[in-house]
Amino acid sequence: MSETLAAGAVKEIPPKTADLSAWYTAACLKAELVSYSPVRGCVVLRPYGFGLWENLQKHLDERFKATGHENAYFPLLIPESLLIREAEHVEGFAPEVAWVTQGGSEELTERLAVRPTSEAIIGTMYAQWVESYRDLPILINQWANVVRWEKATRPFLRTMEFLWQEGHTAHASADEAREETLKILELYRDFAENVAAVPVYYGRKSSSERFPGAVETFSIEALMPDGKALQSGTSHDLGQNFAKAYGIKFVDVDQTIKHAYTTSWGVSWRMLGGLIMVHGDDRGLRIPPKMAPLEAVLVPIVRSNDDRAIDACVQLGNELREAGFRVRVDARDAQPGWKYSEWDLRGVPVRIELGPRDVDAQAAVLARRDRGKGDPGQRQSVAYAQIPGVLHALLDDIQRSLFAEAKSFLDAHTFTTSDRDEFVELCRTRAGMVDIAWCERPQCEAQVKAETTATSRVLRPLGETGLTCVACGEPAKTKAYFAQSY
RNA sequence: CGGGGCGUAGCUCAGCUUGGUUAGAGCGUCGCGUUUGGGACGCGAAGGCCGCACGUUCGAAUCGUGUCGCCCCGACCA
Repeated sequence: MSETLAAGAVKEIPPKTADLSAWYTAACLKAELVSYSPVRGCVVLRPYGFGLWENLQKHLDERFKATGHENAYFPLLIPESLLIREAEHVEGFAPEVAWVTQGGSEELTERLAVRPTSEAIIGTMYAQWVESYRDLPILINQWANVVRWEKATRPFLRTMEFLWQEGHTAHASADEAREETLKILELYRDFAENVAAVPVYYGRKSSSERFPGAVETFSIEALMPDGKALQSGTSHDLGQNFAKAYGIKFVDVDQTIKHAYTTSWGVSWRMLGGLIMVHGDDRGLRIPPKMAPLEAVLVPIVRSNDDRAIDACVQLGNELREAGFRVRVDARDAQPGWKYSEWDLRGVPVRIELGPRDVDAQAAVLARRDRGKGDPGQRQSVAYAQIPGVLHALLDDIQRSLFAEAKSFLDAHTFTTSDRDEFVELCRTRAGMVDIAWCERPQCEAQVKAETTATSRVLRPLGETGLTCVACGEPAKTKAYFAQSY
Protein backbone atom coordinates (compact mmCIF):
# COMPACT_ATOMS: atom_id res chain seq x y z
CA MET A 1 0.00 0.00 0.00
CA SER A 2 2.77 2.42 0.88
CA GLU A 3 4.27 2.27 -2.59
CA THR A 4 1.02 3.35 -4.18
CA LEU A 5 0.94 6.28 -1.77
CA ALA A 6 4.38 7.45 -2.76
CA ALA A 7 3.44 7.61 -6.43
CA GLY A 8 2.72 11.13 -7.50
CA ALA A 9 2.27 12.37 -3.96
CA VAL A 10 5.16 14.81 -3.71
CA LYS A 11 5.54 17.39 -6.46
CA GLU A 12 7.85 20.31 -6.97
CA ILE A 13 6.34 23.42 -5.43
CA PRO A 14 4.48 25.45 -8.04
CA PRO A 15 4.43 29.26 -7.71
CA LYS A 16 2.18 30.28 -4.84
CA THR A 17 0.57 33.03 -6.85
CA ALA A 18 -0.44 30.63 -9.64
CA ASP A 19 -2.27 28.01 -7.60
CA LEU A 20 -2.45 28.41 -3.84
CA SER A 21 -3.88 24.96 -3.19
CA ALA A 22 -1.24 23.12 -5.19
CA TRP A 23 1.49 25.31 -3.68
CA TYR A 24 0.17 24.63 -0.20
CA THR A 25 0.05 20.87 -0.43
CA ALA A 26 3.46 20.67 -2.06
CA ALA A 27 4.99 23.07 0.47
CA CYS A 28 3.71 21.07 3.45
CA LEU A 29 5.19 17.89 2.01
CA LYS A 30 8.46 19.32 0.74
CA ALA A 31 9.17 21.24 3.93
CA GLU A 32 8.72 17.92 5.76
CA LEU A 33 5.93 19.15 7.98
CA VAL A 34 3.78 16.14 7.15
CA SER A 35 3.69 12.90 5.21
CA TYR A 36 0.64 11.02 4.06
CA SER A 37 -0.20 7.97 6.12
CA PRO A 38 -1.42 4.60 4.87
CA VAL A 39 -4.88 5.56 6.06
CA ARG A 40 -6.57 7.79 3.55
CA GLY A 41 -7.16 11.31 4.80
CA CYS A 42 -4.74 11.09 7.72
CA VAL A 43 -1.33 12.71 7.87
CA VAL A 44 1.79 11.96 9.83
CA LEU A 45 3.11 15.01 11.67
CA ARG A 46 6.87 14.88 11.11
CA PRO A 47 9.42 16.33 13.56
CA TYR A 48 9.60 19.72 11.87
CA GLY A 49 5.83 20.00 11.73
CA PHE A 50 5.61 18.84 15.32
CA GLY A 51 8.01 21.64 16.25
CA LEU A 52 5.44 24.09 14.91
CA TRP A 53 2.71 22.34 16.86
CA GLU A 54 4.78 22.43 20.06
CA ASN A 55 5.19 26.18 19.77
CA LEU A 56 1.47 26.60 19.25
CA GLN A 57 0.90 24.49 22.36
CA LYS A 58 3.45 26.42 24.36
CA HIS A 59 1.99 29.82 23.59
CA LEU A 60 -1.63 28.81 24.04
CA ASP A 61 -0.86 26.91 27.25
CA GLU A 62 0.83 29.99 28.70
CA ARG A 63 -2.29 31.97 27.99
CA PHE A 64 -4.63 29.27 29.35
CA LYS A 65 -2.67 29.03 32.58
CA ALA A 66 -2.66 32.81 32.92
CA THR A 67 -6.47 32.79 32.76
CA GLY A 68 -6.82 30.07 35.37
CA HIS A 69 -7.30 27.02 33.14
CA GLU A 70 -5.81 23.60 33.83
CA ASN A 71 -5.04 20.69 31.54
CA ALA A 72 -6.67 17.27 31.88
CA TYR A 73 -7.33 14.30 29.66
CA PHE A 74 -10.52 12.41 28.83
CA PRO A 75 -11.06 9.10 26.99
CA LEU A 76 -10.89 8.68 23.23
CA LEU A 77 -13.91 6.35 23.07
CA ILE A 78 -17.40 7.57 23.85
CA PRO A 79 -20.35 5.19 24.38
CA GLU A 80 -23.12 5.85 21.88
CA SER A 81 -25.67 6.37 24.68
CA LEU A 82 -23.69 9.35 25.95
CA LEU A 83 -23.01 10.88 22.57
CA ILE A 84 -26.69 10.97 21.57
CA ARG A 85 -27.97 12.84 24.62
CA GLU A 86 -27.80 16.31 23.13
CA ALA A 87 -30.09 16.16 20.12
CA GLU A 88 -28.70 19.00 17.99
CA HIS A 89 -25.17 17.99 18.84
CA VAL A 90 -25.56 14.40 17.68
CA GLU A 91 -27.44 15.47 14.57
CA GLY A 92 -24.63 17.84 13.66
CA PHE A 93 -21.88 15.30 14.07
CA ALA A 94 -23.62 12.08 13.00
CA PRO A 95 -22.37 12.14 9.40
CA GLU A 96 -18.73 12.23 10.45
CA VAL A 97 -18.49 9.93 13.46
CA ALA A 98 -16.29 6.82 13.29
CA TRP A 99 -17.54 3.84 15.29
CA VAL A 100 -15.83 0.98 17.10
CA THR A 101 -18.08 -2.07 16.98
CA GLN A 102 -15.75 -4.84 17.99
CA GLY A 103 -13.29 -5.43 20.83
CA GLY A 104 -10.86 -8.27 20.18
CA SER A 105 -13.02 -11.02 18.73
CA GLU A 106 -16.08 -9.87 20.59
CA GLU A 107 -18.92 -7.88 19.05
CA LEU A 108 -19.76 -4.93 21.34
CA THR A 109 -23.26 -4.66 22.77
CA GLU A 110 -22.97 -0.87 22.60
CA ARG A 111 -20.85 0.69 19.90
CA LEU A 112 -18.26 3.29 20.83
CA ALA A 113 -17.71 6.54 19.01
CA VAL A 114 -14.20 7.74 18.37
CA ARG A 115 -14.60 11.26 19.74
CA PRO A 116 -15.31 13.91 17.11
CA THR A 117 -15.20 16.35 20.06
CA SER A 118 -15.51 15.70 23.78
CA GLU A 119 -18.56 17.58 25.07
CA ALA A 120 -20.36 14.29 25.72
CA ILE A 121 -17.75 12.57 27.83
CA ILE A 122 -16.62 15.72 29.60
CA GLY A 123 -20.20 16.79 30.32
CA THR A 124 -20.83 13.34 31.81
CA MET A 125 -17.85 13.70 34.12
CA TYR A 126 -18.69 17.26 35.11
CA ALA A 127 -22.13 16.04 36.15
CA GLN A 128 -20.41 13.77 38.66
CA TRP A 129 -18.03 16.43 39.89
CA VAL A 130 -20.41 19.30 40.42
CA GLU A 131 -22.65 19.42 43.50
CA SER A 132 -22.56 23.02 44.68
CA TYR A 133 -21.89 26.50 43.39
CA ARG A 134 -18.65 26.11 45.37
CA ASP A 135 -17.52 23.52 42.76
CA LEU A 136 -17.82 26.11 39.99
CA PRO A 137 -16.36 27.27 37.77
CA ILE A 138 -14.59 24.28 36.29
CA LEU A 139 -11.96 25.51 33.85
CA ILE A 140 -10.38 22.58 32.02
CA ASN A 141 -8.53 22.24 28.76
CA GLN A 142 -7.46 19.07 27.01
CA TRP A 143 -4.87 18.56 24.29
CA ALA A 144 -6.10 15.70 22.20
CA ASN A 145 -6.68 14.06 18.88
CA VAL A 146 -10.18 13.78 17.44
CA VAL A 147 -11.56 11.95 14.42
CA ARG A 148 -14.09 13.20 11.91
CA TRP A 149 -14.87 11.07 8.87
CA GLU A 150 -14.21 13.69 6.22
CA LYS A 151 -14.87 13.27 2.52
CA ALA A 152 -12.19 15.59 1.17
CA THR A 153 -8.99 16.11 3.10
CA ARG A 154 -5.96 18.38 2.97
CA PRO A 155 -2.95 18.59 5.33
CA PHE A 156 -3.83 20.55 8.50
CA LEU A 157 -6.90 22.23 7.00
CA ARG A 158 -9.03 19.13 6.99
CA THR A 159 -7.79 15.69 8.01
CA MET A 160 -9.74 12.73 9.34
CA GLU A 161 -7.72 12.73 12.53
CA PHE A 162 -6.41 16.00 13.88
CA LEU A 163 -4.71 17.48 16.90
CA TRP A 164 -6.31 20.29 18.80
CA GLN A 165 -6.99 21.68 22.20
CA GLU A 166 -10.55 21.77 23.47
CA GLY A 167 -11.47 23.81 26.51
CA HIS A 168 -14.58 22.90 28.49
CA THR A 169 -15.82 25.08 31.29
CA ALA A 170 -18.84 25.08 33.55
CA HIS A 171 -20.19 28.14 35.34
CA ALA A 172 -22.89 29.13 37.77
CA SER A 173 -24.40 31.88 35.63
CA ALA A 174 -25.14 32.71 32.02
CA ASP A 175 -23.21 35.95 32.28
CA GLU A 176 -20.12 34.22 33.58
CA ALA A 177 -20.26 31.62 30.79
CA ARG A 178 -20.63 34.32 28.17
CA GLU A 179 -17.76 36.22 29.72
CA GLU A 180 -15.59 33.10 29.53
CA THR A 181 -16.56 32.55 25.88
CA LEU A 182 -15.53 36.07 24.96
CA LYS A 183 -12.37 35.94 27.06
CA ILE A 184 -11.22 32.91 25.09
CA LEU A 185 -12.17 34.52 21.79
CA GLU A 186 -9.89 37.42 22.69
CA LEU A 187 -7.18 34.98 23.78
CA TYR A 188 -7.37 33.30 20.37
CA ARG A 189 -7.29 36.63 18.56
CA ASP A 190 -4.24 37.66 20.54
CA PHE A 191 -2.50 34.38 19.81
CA ALA A 192 -3.33 34.48 16.09
CA GLU A 193 -2.16 38.04 15.61
CA ASN A 194 0.76 38.28 18.03
CA VAL A 195 2.21 34.78 17.79
CA ALA A 196 1.12 33.31 14.46
CA ALA A 197 1.22 36.81 12.94
CA VAL A 198 -2.09 36.10 11.22
CA PRO A 199 -4.53 39.03 11.36
CA VAL A 200 -8.13 38.00 11.92
CA TYR A 201 -11.66 39.25 12.12
CA TYR A 202 -13.60 38.02 15.11
CA GLY A 203 -17.16 37.96 16.19
CA ARG A 204 -20.40 35.98 16.42
CA LYS A 205 -21.35 33.28 13.98
CA SER A 206 -24.67 33.24 12.16
CA SER A 207 -27.18 30.58 13.20
CA SER A 208 -26.33 28.35 10.24
CA GLU A 209 -22.63 28.48 11.11
CA ARG A 210 -23.23 27.78 14.78
CA PHE A 211 -21.73 24.78 16.61
CA PRO A 212 -24.35 22.01 16.94
CA GLY A 213 -25.91 22.45 20.37
CA ALA A 214 -24.47 25.89 21.12
CA VAL A 215 -26.47 28.97 22.09
CA GLU A 216 -23.91 31.21 20.43
CA THR A 217 -20.66 30.52 18.58
CA PHE A 218 -17.84 33.01 18.13
CA SER A 219 -14.83 32.61 15.88
CA ILE A 220 -11.71 34.18 14.54
CA GLU A 221 -11.44 34.24 10.76
CA ALA A 222 -8.26 34.73 8.75
CA LEU A 223 -8.08 35.60 5.07
CA MET A 224 -6.02 33.39 2.77
CA PRO A 225 -4.16 34.80 -0.27
CA ASP A 226 -6.74 33.32 -2.65
CA GLY A 227 -9.47 35.37 -1.02
CA LYS A 228 -11.01 32.49 0.94
CA ALA A 229 -11.54 32.78 4.68
CA LEU A 230 -10.24 30.24 7.17
CA GLN A 231 -12.04 29.71 10.46
CA SER A 232 -9.07 29.44 12.79
CA GLY A 233 -10.54 29.14 16.27
CA THR A 234 -13.99 28.86 17.81
CA SER A 235 -15.47 29.62 21.19
CA HIS A 236 -18.95 28.41 22.06
CA ASP A 237 -21.42 29.56 24.67
CA LEU A 238 -23.36 26.35 25.23
CA GLY A 239 -25.88 27.88 27.61
CA GLN A 240 -27.60 25.16 29.63
CA ASN A 241 -28.09 22.85 26.64
CA PHE A 242 -25.30 20.43 27.50
CA ALA A 243 -25.78 20.80 31.25
CA LYS A 244 -29.37 19.67 30.80
CA ALA A 245 -28.42 16.82 28.47
CA TYR A 246 -25.70 15.51 30.77
CA GLY A 247 -27.17 16.49 34.10
CA ILE A 248 -24.67 19.07 35.31
CA LYS A 249 -26.63 20.41 38.30
CA PHE A 250 -25.62 22.34 41.38
CA VAL A 251 -27.12 23.89 44.48
CA ASP A 252 -26.77 27.64 44.12
CA VAL A 253 -26.33 30.28 46.84
CA ASP A 254 -30.11 30.68 46.94
CA GLN A 255 -30.53 26.98 47.91
CA THR A 256 -32.16 26.04 44.60
CA ILE A 257 -30.94 23.37 42.20
CA LYS A 258 -29.85 24.79 38.85
CA HIS A 259 -28.27 23.58 35.67
CA ALA A 260 -24.77 24.89 35.06
CA TYR A 261 -23.84 27.04 32.07
CA THR A 262 -21.05 25.58 29.97
CA THR A 263 -18.68 26.68 27.26
CA SER A 264 -16.35 24.91 24.88
CA TRP A 265 -13.66 26.27 22.62
CA GLY A 266 -10.93 24.95 20.40
CA VAL A 267 -7.98 25.61 18.16
CA SER A 268 -6.59 22.87 15.97
CA TRP A 269 -3.52 22.38 13.86
CA ARG A 270 -5.61 24.02 11.17
CA MET A 271 -4.10 27.24 12.50
CA LEU A 272 -0.75 25.99 11.19
CA GLY A 273 -2.24 25.58 7.73
CA GLY A 274 -3.46 29.17 7.84
CA LEU A 275 -0.09 30.45 8.96
CA ILE A 276 1.61 28.59 6.12
CA MET A 277 -0.75 29.91 3.45
CA VAL A 278 -0.75 33.47 4.74
CA HIS A 279 3.02 33.89 5.04
CA GLY A 280 4.51 31.52 2.47
CA ASP A 281 6.01 32.70 -0.80
CA ASP A 282 7.33 31.17 -4.01
CA ARG A 283 10.46 29.98 -2.21
CA GLY A 284 8.46 28.09 0.38
CA LEU A 285 7.40 28.71 3.97
CA ARG A 286 7.99 31.83 5.99
CA ILE A 287 7.44 31.03 9.65
CA PRO A 288 6.96 33.83 12.16
CA PRO A 289 9.83 33.67 14.70
CA LYS A 290 7.60 32.97 17.70
CA MET A 291 6.24 29.88 15.98
CA ALA A 292 9.45 28.76 14.27
CA PRO A 293 10.92 25.44 15.44
CA LEU A 294 14.28 26.95 14.50
CA GLU A 295 14.79 30.69 14.81
CA ALA A 296 18.10 30.61 12.99
CA VAL A 297 20.21 28.13 11.11
CA LEU A 298 23.99 28.46 10.90
CA VAL A 299 25.61 27.52 7.61
CA PRO A 300 29.40 27.23 7.57
CA ILE A 301 31.15 28.02 4.29
CA VAL A 302 33.97 25.54 3.89
CA ARG A 303 36.88 26.09 1.50
CA SER A 304 39.40 23.45 0.63
CA ASN A 305 42.13 23.59 3.25
CA ASP A 306 39.99 25.90 5.35
CA ASP A 307 37.23 24.44 7.48
CA ARG A 308 37.62 26.88 10.37
CA ALA A 309 34.03 28.01 9.73
CA ILE A 310 32.66 24.72 11.04
CA ASP A 311 34.18 25.18 14.48
CA ALA A 312 33.19 28.84 14.48
CA CYS A 313 29.59 27.88 13.68
CA VAL A 314 29.48 25.20 16.36
CA GLN A 315 30.81 27.64 18.93
CA LEU A 316 28.49 30.44 17.88
CA GLY A 317 25.61 27.96 17.80
CA ASN A 318 26.33 26.90 21.39
CA GLU A 319 26.52 30.50 22.54
CA LEU A 320 23.21 31.34 20.91
CA ARG A 321 21.59 28.24 22.38
CA GLU A 322 22.82 29.24 25.82
CA ALA A 323 21.35 32.68 25.23
CA GLY A 324 17.97 30.98 24.70
CA PHE A 325 17.73 30.92 20.90
CA ARG A 326 16.49 27.92 18.95
CA VAL A 327 19.28 27.32 16.43
CA ARG A 328 20.85 24.52 14.43
CA VAL A 329 24.25 24.24 12.77
CA ASP A 330 23.98 22.75 9.30
CA ALA A 331 27.42 21.22 8.86
CA ARG A 332 26.36 18.70 6.25
CA ASP A 333 28.76 18.20 3.37
CA ALA A 334 26.75 20.05 0.75
CA GLN A 335 26.82 23.21 -1.31
CA PRO A 336 25.96 26.32 0.75
CA GLY A 337 23.48 27.48 -1.89
CA TRP A 338 21.67 24.18 -1.65
CA LYS A 339 21.37 24.57 2.10
CA TYR A 340 20.14 28.15 1.75
CA SER A 341 17.36 27.01 -0.52
CA GLU A 342 16.40 24.17 1.76
CA TRP A 343 16.15 26.37 4.86
CA ASP A 344 14.31 29.00 2.84
CA LEU A 345 11.81 26.32 1.87
CA ARG A 346 11.36 25.35 5.50
CA GLY A 347 10.86 28.95 6.52
CA VAL A 348 13.61 29.43 9.14
CA PRO A 349 13.44 33.19 9.84
CA VAL A 350 17.17 33.92 9.96
CA ARG A 351 20.15 32.29 8.29
CA ILE A 352 23.63 32.90 9.65
CA GLU A 353 26.35 32.43 7.05
CA LEU A 354 29.86 32.05 8.34
CA GLY A 355 32.90 31.52 6.09
CA PRO A 356 36.68 32.03 6.17
CA ARG A 357 36.31 35.74 5.42
CA ASP A 358 33.99 36.08 8.41
CA VAL A 359 36.24 34.07 10.69
CA ASP A 360 39.07 36.48 9.83
CA ALA A 361 36.81 39.44 10.56
CA GLN A 362 35.28 37.79 13.69
CA ALA A 363 31.84 38.36 12.20
CA ALA A 364 28.98 36.52 10.49
CA VAL A 365 26.38 37.36 7.88
CA LEU A 366 22.77 37.42 9.08
CA ALA A 367 20.18 36.97 6.33
CA ARG A 368 16.45 37.31 6.88
CA ARG A 369 14.07 34.92 5.17
CA ASP A 370 11.12 37.28 4.99
CA ARG A 371 12.78 39.59 2.47
CA GLY A 372 13.48 38.72 -1.16
CA LYS A 373 16.89 37.70 -2.42
CA GLY A 374 17.60 41.03 -4.07
CA ASP A 375 16.53 43.13 -1.09
CA PRO A 376 19.48 45.16 0.26
CA GLY A 377 18.09 44.81 3.80
CA GLN A 378 18.18 41.06 3.54
CA ARG A 379 21.79 40.46 4.60
CA GLN A 380 24.08 42.20 7.06
CA SER A 381 27.51 41.45 8.48
CA VAL A 382 27.58 41.44 12.27
CA ALA A 383 30.54 41.12 14.65
CA TYR A 384 30.43 38.04 16.91
CA ALA A 385 29.81 40.02 20.09
CA GLN A 386 26.82 41.81 18.60
CA ILE A 387 25.12 38.74 17.16
CA PRO A 388 22.77 37.81 20.05
CA GLY A 389 21.49 41.37 20.30
CA VAL A 390 21.12 41.85 16.57
CA LEU A 391 19.47 38.45 16.17
CA HIS A 392 16.99 39.26 18.90
CA ALA A 393 16.07 42.56 17.26
CA LEU A 394 15.93 40.92 13.85
CA LEU A 395 13.51 38.22 15.02
CA ASP A 396 11.30 40.88 16.59
CA ASP A 397 11.32 42.86 13.39
CA ILE A 398 10.53 39.81 11.26
CA GLN A 399 7.65 38.91 13.56
CA ARG A 400 6.28 42.45 13.23
CA SER A 401 6.86 42.75 9.53
CA LEU A 402 5.17 39.43 8.69
CA PHE A 403 2.13 40.56 10.63
CA ALA A 404 2.18 43.99 9.01
CA GLU A 405 2.38 42.45 5.55
CA ALA A 406 -0.52 40.10 6.26
CA LYS A 407 -2.52 42.90 7.85
CA SER A 408 -2.15 45.17 4.87
CA PHE A 409 -3.26 42.28 2.65
CA LEU A 410 -6.32 41.77 4.82
CA ASP A 411 -7.09 45.49 4.79
CA ALA A 412 -6.61 45.71 1.04
CA HIS A 413 -8.96 42.76 0.57
CA THR A 414 -11.72 43.92 2.86
CA PHE A 415 -14.54 45.68 1.06
CA THR A 416 -17.49 47.57 2.37
CA THR A 417 -20.47 47.97 0.12
CA SER A 418 -24.11 48.90 0.27
CA ASP A 419 -24.80 47.90 -3.32
CA ARG A 420 -26.27 44.47 -3.87
CA ASP A 421 -24.74 43.84 -7.30
CA GLU A 422 -21.32 44.86 -6.06
CA PHE A 423 -21.75 42.63 -3.01
CA VAL A 424 -22.59 39.62 -5.15
CA GLU A 425 -19.75 40.36 -7.53
CA LEU A 426 -17.18 40.72 -4.72
CA CYS A 427 -18.35 37.46 -3.13
CA ARG A 428 -18.41 35.59 -6.39
CA THR A 429 -14.95 36.69 -7.52
CA ARG A 430 -13.53 35.76 -4.14
CA ALA A 431 -12.24 39.29 -3.65
CA GLY A 432 -11.82 38.84 0.11
CA MET A 433 -13.89 39.81 3.13
CA VAL A 434 -17.02 41.67 2.14
CA ASP A 435 -18.47 43.82 4.87
CA ILE A 436 -22.19 44.59 4.68
CA ALA A 437 -25.19 45.52 6.75
CA TRP A 438 -27.11 42.28 7.12
CA CYS A 439 -30.55 41.06 8.16
CA GLU A 440 -29.19 37.87 9.74
CA ARG A 441 -31.93 35.70 8.31
CA PRO A 442 -30.95 32.10 7.47
CA GLN A 443 -32.99 32.27 4.24
CA CYS A 444 -31.00 35.31 3.16
CA GLU A 445 -27.70 33.59 3.90
CA ALA A 446 -28.83 30.50 1.99
CA GLN A 447 -29.76 32.69 -0.97
CA VAL A 448 -26.36 34.40 -0.95
CA LYS A 449 -24.66 31.04 -0.74
CA ALA A 450 -26.65 29.66 -3.66
CA GLU A 451 -25.78 32.71 -5.72
CA THR A 452 -22.12 33.17 -4.79
CA THR A 453 -21.00 30.17 -2.65
CA ALA A 454 -20.01 32.73 0.00
CA THR A 455 -21.31 32.61 3.57
CA SER A 456 -21.16 34.94 6.53
CA ARG A 457 -17.91 34.52 8.44
CA VAL A 458 -18.41 36.70 11.49
CA LEU A 459 -21.05 39.14 12.68
CA ARG A 460 -20.21 42.42 14.37
CA PRO A 461 -22.34 45.09 16.06
CA LEU A 462 -23.98 47.47 13.64
CA GLY A 463 -23.03 51.06 14.38
CA GLU A 464 -25.90 52.83 12.66
CA THR A 465 -29.62 52.26 12.85
CA GLY A 466 -32.20 52.19 10.10
CA LEU A 467 -30.04 50.38 7.57
CA THR A 468 -31.37 47.71 5.25
CA CYS A 469 -29.76 44.37 4.43
CA VAL A 470 -27.47 44.73 1.42
CA ALA A 471 -28.29 41.22 0.28
CA CYS A 472 -32.08 41.22 0.51
CA GLY A 473 -33.38 44.66 1.52
CA GLU A 474 -34.97 43.52 4.79
CA PRO A 475 -34.13 45.59 7.89
CA ALA A 476 -30.47 45.12 8.84
CA LYS A 477 -29.71 43.76 12.30
CA THR A 478 -25.95 43.39 12.22
CA LYS A 479 -22.76 44.05 10.37
CA ALA A 480 -21.35 40.91 8.70
CA TYR A 481 -18.24 39.85 6.88
CA PHE A 482 -19.05 37.54 3.98
CA ALA A 483 -16.51 35.40 2.15
CA GLN A 484 -16.00 32.05 0.58
CA SER A 485 -14.26 29.77 2.98
CA TYR A 486 -12.19 26.64 3.53
C1' C B 1 -20.52 11.77 -2.79
C1' G B 2 -20.61 14.49 -8.05
C1' G B 3 -17.29 16.76 -12.16
C1' G B 4 -12.31 17.05 -14.17
C1' G B 5 -7.05 15.55 -14.14
C1' C B 6 -3.20 12.22 -12.80
C1' G B 7 -0.39 7.42 -11.28
C1' U B 8 6.23 5.20 -15.69
C1' A B 9 13.60 5.36 -11.53
C1' G B 10 14.37 8.77 -5.06
C1' C B 11 12.14 13.69 -7.59
C1' U B 12 10.07 16.23 -12.15
C1' C B 13 8.34 14.18 -16.36
C1' A B 14 8.54 12.10 -21.86
C1' G B 15 6.69 7.69 -24.33
C1' C B 16 0.35 5.98 -24.87
C1' U B 17 -3.27 8.95 -30.09
C1' U B 18 -1.57 4.62 -34.35
C1' G B 19 0.16 -2.19 -29.22
C1' G B 20 5.95 -4.74 -31.66
C1' U B 21 13.62 -5.86 -29.94
C1' U B 22 16.47 -5.03 -23.95
C1' A B 23 11.29 1.49 -21.49
C1' G B 24 13.88 6.99 -21.84
C1' A B 25 15.62 12.13 -20.24
C1' G B 26 16.92 15.83 -16.64
C1' C B 27 17.77 16.27 -11.62
C1' G B 28 19.07 13.42 -7.33
C1' U B 29 21.92 9.00 -5.30
C1' C B 30 26.72 6.09 -5.07
C1' G B 31 32.39 5.98 -6.38
C1' C B 32 36.89 8.88 -7.70
C1' G B 33 38.95 13.68 -8.59
C1' U B 34 38.53 19.00 -8.81
C1' U B 35 35.36 22.49 -6.12
C1' U B 36 32.45 25.46 -2.31
C1' G B 37 29.98 33.41 -0.21
C1' G B 38 22.69 31.69 -3.54
C1' G B 39 20.94 24.97 -5.86
C1' A B 40 29.27 23.42 -8.96
C1' C B 41 32.21 20.44 -12.84
C1' G B 42 34.43 15.94 -15.17
C1' C B 43 34.51 10.65 -15.63
C1' G B 44 32.21 6.12 -14.11
C1' A B 45 28.06 3.26 -11.80
C1' A B 46 23.60 1.72 -9.60
C1' G B 47 18.42 2.34 -9.82
C1' G B 48 11.75 0.79 -12.85
C1' C B 49 7.94 -6.72 -13.31
C1' C B 50 5.30 1.34 -16.19
C1' G B 51 -0.17 1.92 -8.91
C1' C B 52 -2.83 -2.94 -8.54
C1' A B 53 -6.21 -6.76 -10.66
C1' C B 54 -8.72 -8.90 -14.53
C1' G B 55 -9.60 -8.86 -19.70
C1' U B 56 -8.57 -8.19 -25.35
C1' U B 57 -4.18 -9.85 -28.27
C1' C B 58 0.73 -14.01 -31.08
C1' G B 59 2.41 -9.65 -28.24
C1' A B 60 0.14 -4.42 -23.44
C1' A B 61 3.43 1.16 -20.13
C1' U B 62 0.24 1.84 -24.62
C1' C B 63 -6.49 -0.74 -25.76
C1' G B 64 -10.98 -2.17 -22.29
C1' U B 65 -13.24 -3.00 -17.41
C1' G B 66 -12.65 -2.79 -12.32
C1' U B 67 -10.05 -1.19 -8.10
C1' C B 68 -6.74 1.70 -4.92
C1' G B 69 -4.35 6.28 -4.29
C1' C B 70 -3.12 11.46 -5.27
C1' C B 71 -4.37 16.56 -7.17
C1' C B 72 -8.05 20.42 -8.50
C1' C B 73 -13.24 22.12 -8.43
C1' G B 74 -18.17 21.50 -6.19
C1' A B 75 -21.40 19.58 -1.98
C1' C B 76 -20.44 18.73 3.50
C1' C B 77 -17.54 20.17 7.51
C1' A B 78 -13.17 23.10 11.94
